[in-house]
Amino acid sequence: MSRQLPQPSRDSIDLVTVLAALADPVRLTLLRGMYASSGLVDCATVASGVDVSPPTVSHHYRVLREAGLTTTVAEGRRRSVTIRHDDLEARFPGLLAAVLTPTAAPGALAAPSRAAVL
Amino acid sequence: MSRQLPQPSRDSIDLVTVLAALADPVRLTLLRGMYASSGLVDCATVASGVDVSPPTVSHHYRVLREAGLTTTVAEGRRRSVTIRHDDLEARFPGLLAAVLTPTAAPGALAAPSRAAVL
DNA sequence: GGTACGCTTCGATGAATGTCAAAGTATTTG
DNA sequence: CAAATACTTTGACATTCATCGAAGCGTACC
Repeated sequence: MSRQLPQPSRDSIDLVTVLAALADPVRLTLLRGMYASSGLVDCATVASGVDVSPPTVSHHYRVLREAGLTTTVAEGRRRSVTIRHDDLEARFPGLLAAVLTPTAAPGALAAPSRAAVL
Repeated sequence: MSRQLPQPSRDSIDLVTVLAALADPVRLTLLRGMYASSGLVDCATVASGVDVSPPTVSHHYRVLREAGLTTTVAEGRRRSVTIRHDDLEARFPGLLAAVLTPTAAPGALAAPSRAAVL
């Protein structure tokens, strides 16, 4: 069986809480790890990219879930996680893309993209 | 004369720092107060919307400026402030709009999107 | 020069946060 | 049942943060 861990409803997702959840390097790394995949991803796999203890990882997953950024499902003794794309897009259009889209490095510029500003 | 207060260069604007600066109700209110206006806005005018002491307002303006979100210029004993639209758009396209654009209230829904839950 | 004004800095304080070790819970496996 | 596995919760600790009162600083005005 798989049970879904408690999470806020779409309408109760709060912008400040979301931003606070996003404002952490570890959580940003976790989110980037799931951003590409559209479906559920194994928590441990995603967390392999970060270098903190298991309790800390667990803590960060909880913050993400309680902020409304992710959905976590427990399957046996494994956990899988996914970004709540639809809910977040409905509440704060463009936010996830703006934060999670791999930006060109500060120095590295592609073309002096003149039209990009608009 | 008017002098510009120190601020990070465009390339040294850090995403996590920006998100942390955004993750505060008071600062969000201040930013919304300047978001509409395209040019410099009087600090006191913008701050009239928040209910905290002058030292706290000053603190928040500093956080915003040091994060690279705003430019502050001192003119006499007044301060004016403006959002660094261009720099932020260059570094994190769409971020400001996603955060500062007045979203429809949580309850106000466009269509009863039945499929949204999944 | 002296006073009022606008804002900042300093210092303190209470609350929140990130982190980990240790213990706990639930699930799978021998 | 017992042991191992995967993750969480608890407790503690150090750090950061938002806040305000008091004092400081530069500017404007009388």
